Amino acid sequence: MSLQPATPRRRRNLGRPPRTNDPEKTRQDIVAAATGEFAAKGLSGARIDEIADRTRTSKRMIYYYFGSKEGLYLKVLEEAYAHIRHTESALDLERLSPADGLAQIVRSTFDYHLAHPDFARLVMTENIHEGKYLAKSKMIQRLNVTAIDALRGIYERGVRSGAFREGLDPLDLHMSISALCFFNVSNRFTFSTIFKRDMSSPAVLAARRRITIETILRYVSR
Amino acid sequence: MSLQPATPRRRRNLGRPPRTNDPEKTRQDIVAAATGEFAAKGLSGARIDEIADRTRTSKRMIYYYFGSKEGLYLKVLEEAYAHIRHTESALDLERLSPADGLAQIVRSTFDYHLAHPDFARLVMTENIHEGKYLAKSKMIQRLNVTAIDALRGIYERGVRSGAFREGLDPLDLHMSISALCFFNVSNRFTFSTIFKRDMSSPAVLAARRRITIETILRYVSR
DNA sequence: GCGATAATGTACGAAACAGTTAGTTTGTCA
DNA sequence: TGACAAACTAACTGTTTCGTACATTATCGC
Repeated sequence: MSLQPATPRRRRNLGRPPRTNDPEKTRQDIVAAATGEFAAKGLSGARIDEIADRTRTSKRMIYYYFGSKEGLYLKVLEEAYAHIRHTESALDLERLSPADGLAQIVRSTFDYHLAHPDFARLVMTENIHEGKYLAKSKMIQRLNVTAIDALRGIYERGVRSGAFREGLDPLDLHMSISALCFFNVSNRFTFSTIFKRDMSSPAVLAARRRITIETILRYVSR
Repeated sequence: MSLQPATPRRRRNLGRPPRTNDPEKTRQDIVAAATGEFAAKGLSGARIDEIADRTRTSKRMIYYYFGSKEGLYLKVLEEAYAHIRHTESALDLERLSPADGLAQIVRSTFDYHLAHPDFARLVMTENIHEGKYLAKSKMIQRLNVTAIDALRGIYERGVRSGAFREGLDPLDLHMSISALCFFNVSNRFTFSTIFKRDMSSPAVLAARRRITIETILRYVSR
């Protein structure tokens, strides 16, 4: 996990001649390959040999760094959550009106899911497994706390300004936003098949984005 | 050369009650067991031997009736969809006002997902596989046509009566309803873990049901 | 009551797969 | 430079698991 050796010693070789041993890069390489494989096939469907083939390294290294298939899976899941949370916190909402700020939160959530379908797929897989791997993660406990702070802030500002009605729970709001954004990605294949609507078409997605924003804004409006 | 083995082993039906052939019941027994297994573990995670153990019959029968693991999986998926569509069409909406009728559609969709979590889990699994099995199903093509007729009917009635605004697409409405109802089941484990809100508690679910109905009604209202 | 065929039981083969053994190469620092 | 640890490789192993071969039993039309 750490970028430094376990025993903190002076390092002499500050000139950085090219090294072929590059553990951090190897780890990242493995996690990237594993993310694609687990997202595509789920935990049971993913193949360690397949992941190894996609990397520049070997299967042995996967066990060297991650211990087991499940260890690797948990790492992949943690990094996926870390990434979306990091993106969420990067929004600059202070300068926007409550309504515009909320719209911006919804829009960026919508677009994130669209741009990173692997995230939704991993979350689906984790829920198939009843969240038992995520429950083991220490890291997740730290991330969650601030996850809805931005949303709470904008909602409370909207209530004070009179734009939003009182008495709503920001967490419920977050759940509704997530639900609407998640579905477009998570269920796009079955939905496209059953209703003959191509869920990847830009026109359809633009309409869904608009409808999603409108749905949320109407819900909080007076 | 004798036509029979030297010792013609005649296996008697030792201690067993006489067999009664009941293929239809056997099929249903297998599908029921397979539904639980596939919903719990996905397509790759499910074990044919495990399914066989859960039935009153043997693995041999699974292959006899369904040909392969994937054949059985598709059958399970088809029956799950047939079941929810059947439930949807059983609503009697004519006697309700447009707003009450729409609320009733949302409520019953919400409650169906809650009562049949296996459905959402199977749909998640199928989407992990990019809908390739569902796409093969002949049966699904027939079911879909009427799937949103009730919703379209009530929406158009609401527009005529002035209760709902014009210009909305019933399929978009259906998508929003599905998204909000699906999420409570599909993502309940990860959501509960991250936000420390028990998504199976009756109080939480009652609130979600109310919020979901309200969200949809506010969206269609003038 | 007989022959055809549908249904079922048992045991096993072959392939796939997670994880390991046994060893080699590379980098650091005394 | 040499000792030691970290980084890495290739081939192997034991088990799991889908699917099948072969044998047997029930049902039904005639």
